[in-house]
Amino acid sequence: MSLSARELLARRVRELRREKGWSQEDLAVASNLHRTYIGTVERAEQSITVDSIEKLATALEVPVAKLFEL
Amino acid sequence: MSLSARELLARRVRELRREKGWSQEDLAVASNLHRTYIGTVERAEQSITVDSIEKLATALEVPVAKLFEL
DNA sequence: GTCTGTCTACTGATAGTAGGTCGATGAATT
DNA sequence: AATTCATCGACCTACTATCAGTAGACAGAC
Repeated sequence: MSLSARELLARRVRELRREKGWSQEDLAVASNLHRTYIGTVERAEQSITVDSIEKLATALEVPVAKLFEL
Repeated sequence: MSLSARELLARRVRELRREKGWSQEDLAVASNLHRTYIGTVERAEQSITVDSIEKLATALEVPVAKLFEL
């Protein structure tokens, strides 16, 4: 079975966040998104928009494409 | 100057659609999105969600990451 | 006892659908 | 070469579904 784009993104965000040793709240502050919202994204519960995806990529210091690579 | 993720996506979708020789309506049918919506995405007027991005990638037969590579 | 992640509940903003008009373009067809 | 004719994409209005974002609470880990 293959992962949906939403699930792939969720996994990559959690991975990259942990690589930085950040809590969800740390990432929330760095990306200018809300604390609880980061949680829902990492659980693939919401279909995040491209603008928010970009905020995460910027905070995590990776190109957007990297958030969709396994 | 660098393109926003939204603008980058807009450009790539238009490029890939034209490579297939498709009209906006052709892509709309193939991706199960609305005709007028494809237009707004290609003009970078809206912040499309990851679920819809996946629909476009599937229709265009490319991995999602390819929609964010120049 | 602070930090972290998850949950519920809520509101305002916007993603996405639907159907229409318009101008530009290009290809016949006469 | 001017006039149908069709296609395409931009743009418009109106509507519904869902996402963005806030807030407060709770359990477990450390």
